[in-house]
Amino acid sequence: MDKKPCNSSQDAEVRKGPWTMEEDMILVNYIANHGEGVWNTLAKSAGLKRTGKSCRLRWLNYLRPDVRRGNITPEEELLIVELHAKWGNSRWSKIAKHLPGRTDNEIKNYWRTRIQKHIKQAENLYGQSSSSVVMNDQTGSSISQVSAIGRMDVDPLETYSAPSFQTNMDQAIPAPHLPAPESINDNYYWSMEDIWSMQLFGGD
DNA sequence: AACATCCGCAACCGCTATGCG
DNA sequence: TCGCATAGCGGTTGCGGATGT
Repeated sequence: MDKKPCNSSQDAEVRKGPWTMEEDMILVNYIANHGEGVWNTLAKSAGLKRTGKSCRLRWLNYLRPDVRRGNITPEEELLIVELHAKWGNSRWSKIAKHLPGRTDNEIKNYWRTRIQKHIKQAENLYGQSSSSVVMNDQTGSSISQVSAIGRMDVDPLETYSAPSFQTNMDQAIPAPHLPAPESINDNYYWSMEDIWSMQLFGGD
């Protein structure tokens, strides 16, 4: 699908799929020097064969210097559950605003892959009640309900343990869908610090 | 060791909202 | 006021690693 590298002749027009380090650097460089602007124009001016939409998404979800990745803390998790109970789906960006450095995409993914899974498990074990309670609660008292959800076999905070990859900007993080470390390709293993330091030196 | 299945996440798609001429 | 362009959002997809058999 969208993640396949595009090699056909058409792909010379608009690239899709995973971003390369080179593209990241171009984007970071350009924004560092010119700031964010009209994304379509930015994409063209920077010489990226990407849509403005794609550039914007990459910047917001991955390249922004203030973006924090992975290792969602129990506090953040509880906040997500609370705010989701308040506002429900369709308010990911609103929820993200309460979690500095977190993106709506990350929170959405986290919810769908971790929390929702456990709600479903709870439904199977306890019937419909637990999920409906969490989803409908308007009082912000969902913390206790989280415990109820996670009760099936482990502590909820254990159950929702953070992703395995590192979050800090100063630590190497794998690029999306990168090969295993032992088969690392030069283009696919870099840290955000690398990109930012490179742009500092290489900025025009 | 090989294969199958599951899981997490980056990225795209489609739709709606907003701004501007 | 209307129409177009762009931004922004939520939902969905599918790759690739992890885990299980």
